Amino acid sequence: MAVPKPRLTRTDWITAALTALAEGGVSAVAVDPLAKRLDVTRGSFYWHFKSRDDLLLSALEWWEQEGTASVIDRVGHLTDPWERLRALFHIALTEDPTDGLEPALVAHADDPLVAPALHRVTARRLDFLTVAYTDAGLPPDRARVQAVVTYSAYIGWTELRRAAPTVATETVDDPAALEYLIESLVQGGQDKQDKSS
Amino acid sequence: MAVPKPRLTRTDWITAALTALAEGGVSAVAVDPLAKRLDVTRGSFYWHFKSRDDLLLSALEWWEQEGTASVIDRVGHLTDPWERLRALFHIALTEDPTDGLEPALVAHADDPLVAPALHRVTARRLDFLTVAYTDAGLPPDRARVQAVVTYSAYIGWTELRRAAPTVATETVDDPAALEYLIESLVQGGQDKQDKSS
DNA sequence: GCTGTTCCGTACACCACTGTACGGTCTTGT
DNA sequence: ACAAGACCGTACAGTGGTGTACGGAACAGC
Repeated sequence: MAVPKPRLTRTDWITAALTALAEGGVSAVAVDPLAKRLDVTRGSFYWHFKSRDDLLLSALEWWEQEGTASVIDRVGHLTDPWERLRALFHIALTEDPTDGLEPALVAHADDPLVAPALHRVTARRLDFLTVAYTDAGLPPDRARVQAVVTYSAYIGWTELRRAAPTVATETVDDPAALEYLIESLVQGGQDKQDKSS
Repeated sequence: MAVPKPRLTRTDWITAALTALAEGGVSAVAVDPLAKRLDVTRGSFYWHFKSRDDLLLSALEWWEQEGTASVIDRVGHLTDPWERLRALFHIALTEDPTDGLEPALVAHADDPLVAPALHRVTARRLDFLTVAYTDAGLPPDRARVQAVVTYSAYIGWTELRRAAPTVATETVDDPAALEYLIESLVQGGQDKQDKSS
């Protein structure tokens, strides 16, 4: 016993910040509480970070990278746009890295630190969707609106899963419902076009 | 000049709390700031309310009433389920009483004070939607999933409107996009049934 | 125009979190 | 083994919020 208690790195703090963010929102990213959870004091923190905002910004940066770019990269190779959309949503809906992060961020959209990152991510995702729907043959403006509608449904689903899992049980761990959702999302733009590529 | 400065009532505080809630979330419902905004001191507040939680609870109660029951009442008379759904969404999407309230609440879903109210509201709305889709002829289980999907899209849309209005401009003041959304929501369960009733 | 109630201001104790200063302790290279 | 740097604890000042006690102003009814 008497484990040596390893010393912390910058990344440890960021990880902790992300979980705190997912659980309790921006205000939960507080130095003192995090320090307690990591079993150190603020002395440690202020060596690794300039300030609390510094930490928050770093965490957001990580999310912006991981939560968007990496996912998009993984489905970009799919040539069939419908399949690309299906794959995208499946990943996005089943692999929420730190569950509840998204909703927590959307929550604090007015936070001066969160807003820029959130805007960039949203814009990027909407663009990606618009392109996919355009590739699928929708006229440009319709593709755009369809992208927004679809993305709304995605956001709402994750939001619902977090806000009321006991009420909307379908949102958590129900493969059939998930399939239904994904098909709804994709079919929205499909209409009466052929589905057998 | 020297306007008499009317004294405040319990409702004044609740209204202020609701706007603060919509703007800055649960943590923005703080006695001192609200007092400043209302141009009084905390002395006033603690006469009308037992505590800060008391205020928050009262505000939530108001929302639960106004944001659900009243809307549902207004469309309950419509016999055609499709029309009922259309009317419901139209009201819900255009008349958000204090805009941004919903998202702010969903945000703090883990808050011990917010959670119960949020659960009740969500359950009630999902039930209403499920009934509507059932009335429309969908098999019960499918009606339920459709309700969840539809409600997700609604939530996401409001969320998007609040989180990134400059990015997803369609979500704010774009009648055409709104129509497209509503039709998407309704048609989700409609499929190939007739629409002309 | 007096009185009792309603409403509000002031002052205080208390708590949680941020940030700084600085001293101390590990750890690594050599 | 011992310096140099990396990492952490302690102590303190500052800020912004909650809640309480109590005194005083404003208003109603009569």
